[in-house]
Amino acid sequence: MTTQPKTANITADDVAIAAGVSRWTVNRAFKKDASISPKTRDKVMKIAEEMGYIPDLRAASLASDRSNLVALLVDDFSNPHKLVMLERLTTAMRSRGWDTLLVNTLDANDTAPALMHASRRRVDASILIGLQFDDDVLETVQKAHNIKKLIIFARRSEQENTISICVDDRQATLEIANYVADKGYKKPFYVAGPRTTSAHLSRKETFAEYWSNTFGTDVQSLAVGAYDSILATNAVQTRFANVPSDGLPDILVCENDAIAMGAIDAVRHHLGLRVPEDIAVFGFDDVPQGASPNYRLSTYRQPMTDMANYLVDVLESNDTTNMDRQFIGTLIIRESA
Amino acid sequence: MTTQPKTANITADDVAIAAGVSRWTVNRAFKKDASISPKTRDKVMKIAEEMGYIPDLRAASLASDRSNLVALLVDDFSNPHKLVMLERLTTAMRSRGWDTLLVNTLDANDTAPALMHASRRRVDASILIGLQFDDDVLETVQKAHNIKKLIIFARRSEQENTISICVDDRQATLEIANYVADKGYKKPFYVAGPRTTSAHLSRKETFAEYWSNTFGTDVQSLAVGAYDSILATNAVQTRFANVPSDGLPDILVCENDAIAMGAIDAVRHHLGLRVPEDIAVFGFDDVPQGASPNYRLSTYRQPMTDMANYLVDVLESNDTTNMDRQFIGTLIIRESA
DNA sequence: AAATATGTTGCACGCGTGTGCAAAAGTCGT
DNA sequence: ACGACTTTTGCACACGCGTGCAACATATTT
Repeated sequence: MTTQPKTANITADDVAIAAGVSRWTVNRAFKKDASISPKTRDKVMKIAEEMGYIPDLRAASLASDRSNLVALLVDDFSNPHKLVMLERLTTAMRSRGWDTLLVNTLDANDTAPALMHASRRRVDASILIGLQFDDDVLETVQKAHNIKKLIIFARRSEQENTISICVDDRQATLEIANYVADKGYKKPFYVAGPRTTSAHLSRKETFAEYWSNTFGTDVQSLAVGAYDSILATNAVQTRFANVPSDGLPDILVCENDAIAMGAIDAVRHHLGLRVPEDIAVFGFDDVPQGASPNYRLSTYRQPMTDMANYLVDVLESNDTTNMDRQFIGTLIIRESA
Repeated sequence: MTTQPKTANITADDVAIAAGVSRWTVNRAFKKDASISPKTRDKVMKIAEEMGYIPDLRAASLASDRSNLVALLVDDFSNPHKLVMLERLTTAMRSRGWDTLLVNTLDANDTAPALMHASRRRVDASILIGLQFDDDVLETVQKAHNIKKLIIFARRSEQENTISICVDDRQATLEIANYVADKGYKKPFYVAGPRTTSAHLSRKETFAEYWSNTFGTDVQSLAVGAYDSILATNAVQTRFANVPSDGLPDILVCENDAIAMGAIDAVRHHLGLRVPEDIAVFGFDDVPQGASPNYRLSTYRQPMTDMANYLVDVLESNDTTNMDRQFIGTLIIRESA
């Protein structure tokens, strides 16, 4: 970059003078539903364009106490589903005038600092997307800082003063369990993700409950340390490496696709078995990679676009009491189960 | 969310009064290298903490003309490598005090509007990460708006007034070509991504040039419409579906891993051949998924962390002429080639 | 103890815009 | 052409903090 032509930043005042109107009229021209005549707006916009004027949102935000900025805290970049979420959220938000401050939560203890940091930019809301935020942390954070809106996305939270937008986990899990039972699987095994101290019933527990109620048998399970395929592969491999074939499950029901794909890899490449003939696998999320002919993963799709749009509704509403909402997704059946 | 306790926003003035110092001293306490005695700083910080004071970066930015905000424009969320980049970039930036404004470039024509939109927040720099930004667009954008720093990340650009931070494509491709030749492959085929109007030699051209110079034979190729595995699978399948086996290549050299993984799927599941015995596959980027036992993808790793750190160096430097830089990565050899 | 160096604190002014209201200009019917 | 509307425009004040310098306080030297 060479030096700019020393153009002392152009303000609305400059444009106003050039256009022969007041500064306020200039800013009105840029404001969507402002009361201004089309004629003057055109004139102002044209001159503004020529002069290269761009309204300063810092000043606007300072004066209006609304930033139109939303912090998006992400704590786990290894799950490809995050990319889908990011895409859907940013699309929905930007198309409706909301900007995204992407905050990488470095580790589990960084949630509070990260949230506080975002507050320095006076974000209108903070969105938590990811699962390491357990309810304890939220409580602490919520008390300490005056967060305007705290939205938990794609995860259930019972926390007070928090808006949770997610899929109905219970319903989803029951649909999956139903499918698994209908297809005649007898020995399901649940592969869960990292334990969170969330208050509500986890997918694993819902599944186990259903199975126990229906067949009177317990469902065994294991927990992977993170939503990461490689870790899942290792976990599944070590868990079943020395298990005789009649002790193996006939289906691995996984908490999400990242784990499910890792599980498939383990079944095929470490246990030397076939999917789904020997062991079937079921996922959750419907990540694009799951559609690959390698995986053909049966899974459950969350209505991400609807959820993202609803999130913007929440951003735009003033009274956000009771705006928690659970969405219903759809079973995606491919060949893995 | 219930209504907050109507706490009219706490400012430095409030803290100053409570602490018996001037407002400026309060802000100094929050400023890293400010000239302030440890004693007063502690006192101020303690009171600020109690009162829940959080400095307002909008006002700070307005007054200082430095926002410490960087726009990150992303135009393609289907390539899992983006997730890696996002993670590395945000980690490097946040750890050194830079915030990220994530802007989803809705389509190819949205680059200019997106950049302009970011300017409204007076970002200190804009980073382009993704390949749909061709040089024509950049030129237009550059002229129209007073962008402070325009950084092209992970892609070469010859554009004036632009800082390009990327891997040395030529060197990388030559390393790959060398490896392919050394291993005795005779009939390589190049699977490229979408064509960009970039001025410099593409990876495909470099590879073809090497092959032609070394063996005197041309390298055939095909271009996939996007860096997307599914599209790549389809493209490879249709290209080779009716080709007799002696007309098939012995290795597919791919422009990146997303395409390479799609190519592997096509070879195995549509052409019914083995990787690498019948057709080998080579990638680029080293995405985590490539390490899966399903793919065991041989590829080229870009030094993302170094590149991200260097990017922050650029953010922090005043004179950014001649800061273009090309990094050297490393060949990652697994079983796919 | 005075003189000098060093560290610490206070302040006038400016950064660029929104809010709510009042004044001015335009519209319409008769 | 007049009154009663409606639309459009202008404005005082506020938003919260940084800059650069001057004043003040404390530590160091002679």
